[in-house]
Amino acid sequence: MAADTGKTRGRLMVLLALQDGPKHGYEVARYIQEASGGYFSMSFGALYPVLHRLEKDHLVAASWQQAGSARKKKVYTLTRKGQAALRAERADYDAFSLAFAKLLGRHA
Amino acid sequence: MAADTGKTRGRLMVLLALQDGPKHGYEVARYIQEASGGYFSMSFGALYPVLHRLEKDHLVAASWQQAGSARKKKVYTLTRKGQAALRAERADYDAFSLAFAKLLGRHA
DNA sequence: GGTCATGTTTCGCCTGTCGATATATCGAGA
DNA sequence: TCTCGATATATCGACAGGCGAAACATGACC
Repeated sequence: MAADTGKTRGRLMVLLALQDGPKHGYEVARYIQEASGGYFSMSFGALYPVLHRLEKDHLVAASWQQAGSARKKKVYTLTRKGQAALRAERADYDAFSLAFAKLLGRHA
Repeated sequence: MAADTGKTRGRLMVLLALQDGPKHGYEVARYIQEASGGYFSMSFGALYPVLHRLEKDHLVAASWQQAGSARKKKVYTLTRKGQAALRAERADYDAFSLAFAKLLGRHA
């Protein structure tokens, strides 16, 4: 129904980052920052809870990695369910964006 | 700076509604709904607090009206300061929108 | 040894939306 | 007349989610 007035998009951003391939948390943060031309920077206090919720809902799968002498990282992979959720959230954002453009367009 | 991940836009919506001419609360709600093609519907529990904050910050000026036999209405008018805030918020949204498009664009 | 970048996690605070509720008046129709 | 629905403003508690900060740990480099 989209009754909201423009909710937060942290979830979608993380899904987008993961669509580009499996990543661990820190990497997701870097990706979002770089891919947005430095505009967005998701704080860890926002990022990790999102990742955990995503994992709980099985939209991403997590696995600990410790290649060689590196620090252990928790790598997240988008599941099939996650891919579907991503498509849905994209569509949702597109609808939001379009509706907002209408509002803005009145005095373009 | 824009460190956020996509905040809520209720404030901007109200300013946009008022840019179209002075309106009272209920009318602002109707405007937002109609001008967005029915997509957005700001609840009164969200709308009135926004209006009150706007008034407190002198971005809008309020005056009670009671023409003839009509119910009394609190009519809000965009101040000069409010117009400036609107321009700023628009620019802010444009930057957000552009940055988000970059994120989305990776797999357009 | 010190410090920087990497890396995960959790906590309390704050902002803002939601749904419900209260109150009130007007016009239309049964 | 009486009731209902639309108009109209206001406030409340609950809830979601982002923020900054802190804690913790390790590898790399000087």
